[in-house]
Amino acid sequence: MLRPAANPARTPRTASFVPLIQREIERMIGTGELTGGTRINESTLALRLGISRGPVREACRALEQIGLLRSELNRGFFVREVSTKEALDLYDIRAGLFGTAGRLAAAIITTVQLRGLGELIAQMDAAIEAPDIATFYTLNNEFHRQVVVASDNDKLIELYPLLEAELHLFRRRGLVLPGSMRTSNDEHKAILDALRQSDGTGAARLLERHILAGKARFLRTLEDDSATEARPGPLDPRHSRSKDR
Amino acid sequence: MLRPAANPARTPRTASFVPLIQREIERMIGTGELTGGTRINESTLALRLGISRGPVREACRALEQIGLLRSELNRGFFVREVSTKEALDLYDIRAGLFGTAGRLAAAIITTVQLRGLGELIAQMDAAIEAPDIATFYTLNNEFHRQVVVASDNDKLIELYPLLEAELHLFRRRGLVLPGSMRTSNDEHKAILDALRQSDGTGAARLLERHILAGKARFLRTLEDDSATEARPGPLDPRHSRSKDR
DNA sequence: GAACCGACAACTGTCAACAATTAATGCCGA
DNA sequence: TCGGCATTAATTGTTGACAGTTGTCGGTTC
Repeated sequence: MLRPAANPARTPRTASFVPLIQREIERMIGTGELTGGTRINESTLALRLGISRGPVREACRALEQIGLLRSELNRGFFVREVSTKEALDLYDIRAGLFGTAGRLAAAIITTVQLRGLGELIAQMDAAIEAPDIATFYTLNNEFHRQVVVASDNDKLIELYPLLEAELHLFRRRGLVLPGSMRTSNDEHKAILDALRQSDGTGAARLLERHILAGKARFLRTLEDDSATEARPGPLDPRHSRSKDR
Repeated sequence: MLRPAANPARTPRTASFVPLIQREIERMIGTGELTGGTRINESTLALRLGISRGPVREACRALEQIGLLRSELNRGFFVREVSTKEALDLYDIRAGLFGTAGRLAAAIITTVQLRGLGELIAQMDAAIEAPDIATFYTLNNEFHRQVVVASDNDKLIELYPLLEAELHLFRRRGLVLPGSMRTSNDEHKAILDALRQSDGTGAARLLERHILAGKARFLRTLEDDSATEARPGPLDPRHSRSKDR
């Protein structure tokens, strides 16, 4: 039985269930335990967490607002499915925000932060040589995160990961093309240079293009798939109620 | 007594209360009926809307996620107060997103949409001559909205107004300086030109600067106030629990 | 007069229950 | 055997209630 603060005996209200449940559902989506389109069974989830449906519903409402769940009247909450159009839209937004983050960061980034980014780039080079795609993926994420953090814009720091999480709801995962790692890290180096020289507009342009390059790769994988997959076409059946259970 | 779908007799579940309540609270914040820092009394609000606390809490959770409310353990939900830093951060994000919207819009905007923007500019010119600050304010908002809509990026269309709403939670409202209207509309004209010529990067730059000009004006009013107001300084008491009730 | 203290009221966080609705099951006939 | 149709089971949206916490008010002490 879950208790707000670990397990301190009996119902002292030192924390609310809602954030815990919210994070738990986020985790389940992140790990793929809950996949796009699947229904959230409130009672089952509540039972599994040892609580009642009230807090579960509140957490789901919050996640709906984030864009990880969607609700349907009298049918409850579902893990959202992100269409191709939406995924491409998200790339564009991320590109813009990432550029903004870079412009802001360039003016105020500290030498410590710059050194941190440099180390990440070196580690990524090592991961490329290995080659170790998994750690490259992690390091790459961390690099992006640190750039955003360097902007010192709290709202941006909050917003950017939400967009990334939403993008992860697109049906396919692990879109890192092995061949792209080297060029990607070259872009990182150029970005770091611009930040070092406090070149805000340069950093912004590079960061934006960095994400748009990712979008282009994403588009290429889409085309490859649709060529292989017997062309789902505009009436892609994936958008039907397949996984509603 | 409020009913999900207007008033069709008796508890047919054709709509959920939650979105209604959410919009109602948003409205109350928008009109200033609820002002920053005030506490949301769940029972009172539920009683006033003729429903129970459950849906009210769900709506509050959603609004918390948007950033219009904040929650405090065992004390409930409060209308958020946006600090000066946060307001400035929001300007930066809006600038970036608005620029992105323009870049996207430039490539796909229709002649009908361009004509709509042109008409708004003309109407704003008229409002400046009057001078009618209120209608200028409305028209200006509509211009911004239409640019974002022209981007055809649904997530952006959803996100941008949320940031604007959050910015409205800053303690002062009505920040339109009469003198700035003319230069602001000149910027609109330049933006429209760029969009007409499908000049994405130009439109992006102009739109970004347009918002940043607003940020600069905002900063100037801040400095004016702090000069008049006996300098609140870094220990601004406004951040205390003044309005908790 | 101001700080402290304790009872009381107000309110939040959570739960269990109920009616409305949707999904599942089994029965029936063709 | 397979597709409708009624019946049953599951599930949601909402409610009212309860325990725990915060806030209030008067009295008391220094």
